[in-house]
Amino acid sequence: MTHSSRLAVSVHALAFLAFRAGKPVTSPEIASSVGTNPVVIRRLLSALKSARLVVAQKGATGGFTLASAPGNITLLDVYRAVEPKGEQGLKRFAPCQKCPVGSKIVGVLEGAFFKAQSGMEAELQRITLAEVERQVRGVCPSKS
Amino acid sequence: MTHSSRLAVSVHALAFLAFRAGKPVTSPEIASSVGTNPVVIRRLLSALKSARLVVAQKGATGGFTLASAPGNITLLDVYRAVEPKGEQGLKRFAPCQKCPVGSKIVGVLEGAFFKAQSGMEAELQRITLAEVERQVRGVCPSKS
DNA sequence: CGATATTGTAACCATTATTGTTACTTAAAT
DNA sequence: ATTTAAGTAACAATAATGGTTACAATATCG
Repeated sequence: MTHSSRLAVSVHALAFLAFRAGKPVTSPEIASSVGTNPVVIRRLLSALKSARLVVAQKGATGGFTLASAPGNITLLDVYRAVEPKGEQGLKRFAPCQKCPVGSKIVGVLEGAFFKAQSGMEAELQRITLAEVERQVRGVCPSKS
Repeated sequence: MTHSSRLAVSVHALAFLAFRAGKPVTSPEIASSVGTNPVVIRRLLSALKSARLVVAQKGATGGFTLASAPGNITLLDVYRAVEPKGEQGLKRFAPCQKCPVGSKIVGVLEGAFFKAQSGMEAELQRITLAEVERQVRGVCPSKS
């Protein structure tokens, strides 16, 4: 995982929208619940909007709403929308190319990190916003 | 994953030790292969020593050696030795406790992030230093 | 014993990532 | 027109990361 709180704040914001069940919610309202600045919320939700996870409505009576039912949004969707791409753990890693280890290790690590990332993403994909909402509401998942 | 290169540099260093097959290797030698400063290597290998992954020998003719056979060291061992613990994605996340969403979301996210982390760690555990060494040497894994 | 080589660490700096803030533009409702 | 709210650029504050210098502790070897 990253050590930024972008995923946490984004999921919180989306859960808040789900909680409001379709009514537009403004960035100051979300920011108040998250405990941050409205601009921080607008920045993140701007990315979520690009990923078609939310709809934004400008002007009076405007605000943000979910673009899909909570059951159709996974934490992986959110993760991919707000986290920077690319091999994060290899950014400042440029070993000596003359060394037999250094010349090969980058490719090996790329493979290993891809597997690790995939393992994490598989778990994120299994969690929907509907499940988050259920847990926030304190309701046990249906046993049927 | 994190965006630090601690895991990458550590695995590189350990692969270098494996490559040298038991002979003590000094921090300047490793640093030269990695392309960094010897102190950076000593800092990381100090953590690996605490995790019993390497042995350090001070003084002339000293250096670092692996504490176990490469087949007994997994990338998860390395990850846990050098990456900071704790819920990295929730450090600067302190939502409003008066809000029904804010008061519950932290626990929900802790659960979700734990699953994501576990998925990643399961993959790291499947990769041994022996496998890394094999790939660095350019040898296909035994088909037997 | 003394010289040398090496790890162990503290202290500090530079760079970058992250978050917070101000200010302004654009757009929509009334 | 006025008001409300998203969109975004610009900048500041804080924190993480990595590089560097310096020096103490320790081991080898003549």
